[in-house]
Parts: sequence; C-alpha cells; structure tokens
Amino acid sequence: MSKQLLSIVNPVDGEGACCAPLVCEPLSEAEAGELAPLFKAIADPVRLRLLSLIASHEGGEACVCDLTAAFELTAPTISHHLKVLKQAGLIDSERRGTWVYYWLNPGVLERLSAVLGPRVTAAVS
Amino acid sequence: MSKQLLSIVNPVDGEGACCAPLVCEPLSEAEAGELAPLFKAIADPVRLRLLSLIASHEGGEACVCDLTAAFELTAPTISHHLKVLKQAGLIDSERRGTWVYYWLNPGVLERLSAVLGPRVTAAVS
DNA sequence: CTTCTGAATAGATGGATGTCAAATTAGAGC
DNA sequence: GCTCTAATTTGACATCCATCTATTCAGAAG
Repeated sequence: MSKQLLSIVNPVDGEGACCAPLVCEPLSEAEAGELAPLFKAIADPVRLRLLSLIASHEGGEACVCDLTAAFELTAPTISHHLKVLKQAGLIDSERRGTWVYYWLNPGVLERLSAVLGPRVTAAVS
Repeated sequence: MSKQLLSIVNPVDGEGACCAPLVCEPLSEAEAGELAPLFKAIADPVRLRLLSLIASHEGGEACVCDLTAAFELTAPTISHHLKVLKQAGLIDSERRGTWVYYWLNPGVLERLSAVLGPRVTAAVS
C-alpha cells in the first residue's frame, strides 16, 4: 500500500480525527484511484468467502485444495479469484511440496475498514 | 440491510467478539451474497469520491450540481453512479424545487467497516 | 524416467459495467 | 402556455469480468 493511502488512515498525531476519513473530507482523485481496486477485489461473493475461509482457517492459512472444496466451482476459477486477491495485495501464498498455502497480508483489511468507519486504532492498540 | 447481514456485525451480546467478523469464522454463502453488492457499489473511484463528497459536504448532503462539477464526466454518468449507490442502499435523495439533494444513509458504511475490521461498537457508543 | 496429482495458465464465451449523446421529465419563472 | 435549466432515462458501444474446458507446469512417488 502506498504512502499516500496510508496517510488516509494514519493522519498526523494530535489531530484527533473523529470520523471516517471518507466522511471527514473529500477523497482525492488519487486516493479514490488507489482504494477502488482494493474494494473491487473484495466486491465478489466468492472472493469474500475465500478471504474469510483463509483468515478463519486454523493457523491463519489455508491450502488451495481446502478452498476449492468449499465451492461448487472449478479449480481454475478458484485459482483465478486467488490471483485477483493476491495481485490486489490482500493475500500472499507459498508452495510447500505438493500443496500451495494462502494467508492474509496483515493490516490491509484493517486499513480498508478504517477508511469506511470511525477510527479505532487508539482503542485497540 | 437485512436482518441476516446485521447479525454479521451485531453478534449476540456477551460473546465478546475479538476480531473482524470476516476473520472470526467463514462467511456463509448468503452473507457473502449480501455483502458483495455493497462493496461492489463502492468499488469505483468515481463512486468513492461521490460518497466522500456527499458525506463531507456541509450539512451532510450535497446537490447533484455540486457533485457533477467535481468531475470531468457528463451529468448522465454522474446520475448513473448516484443511482448505483442509491440502489445499493448507501445513499438517499430528495428533490427540493429545481435541485436534487443526496445524503448518506446512516450506519451502512459503519457496518461495512465493521465486517472488515475489529469491533469498535462498544468503544464509540 | 514415467506417471500421478495439485495448481496455474491460456483461450473462449456470455454477461455485466462505465461512458457518452440524444431524448425525456420536473420545476421555476415569465 | 412557453421556455429555460436541473436531472434522469434511454440506447449504443467498448471494455471488463466470471466462468468454463483444455492445456501446461511443479513436485512426489514409483
């Protein structure tokens, strides 16, 4: 994620942001141009479930074979959706022997959440 | 927003949810099917900026003429995007004389935020 | 080396989507 | 009633996208 996008959800300390960045002030064209592809990546029922399956899976990672089994879709289709999520920077993967495992890239979902909703960083950290 | 979707971000009291609903347990097919269209509605740079412009505008509402002026797009195109946002339930509108005003439907963005990020309801309410 | 299996790629196809120009609707004011 | 302006609708068009089948790639195990 770019420095600019980070700045959307990480304003200067002491400003006391009170509302969602998107609500506080107009999103710039550049900011919108960065955020839209991320939301587009999760704007699909299959990819939302893939993300959720991966994130909630034991160990925080899941094998492609597990994921494919959860849908009534062909393996190439699942592979395509995983590629979309990976290219958007939401997940990463690694091959271990015969199987390939996927996991969530930390922080990305939280940042998207922070764009839409009120700041929570201080409360949970 | 349906009762089911509400349940995603409003679990039974006392459960003490600690992480994003999407991360805690696998999203059901039905839940994903409800969430995806909402994310799809905001997964466009023009619509993201429209939402932000409306939300951050004085009084929490904006006239179509103001919105159109902020883009290098034709009025029908802006009208189309506003319709998409409205049909998704993100915004609502009203005609006052010659002009039409749009505003954010309260709570929807916060709920989307809550699906992706850690629970914050208790902290801010 | 060959074969088998898990996963990704290539190519094709039908359907959705963003944009515009032209036409239409809705009020305001003369 | 006419006209002017704000906004939406309609229709067309090019592009993108989700899905499939067929093929290819990568390791593992005989």
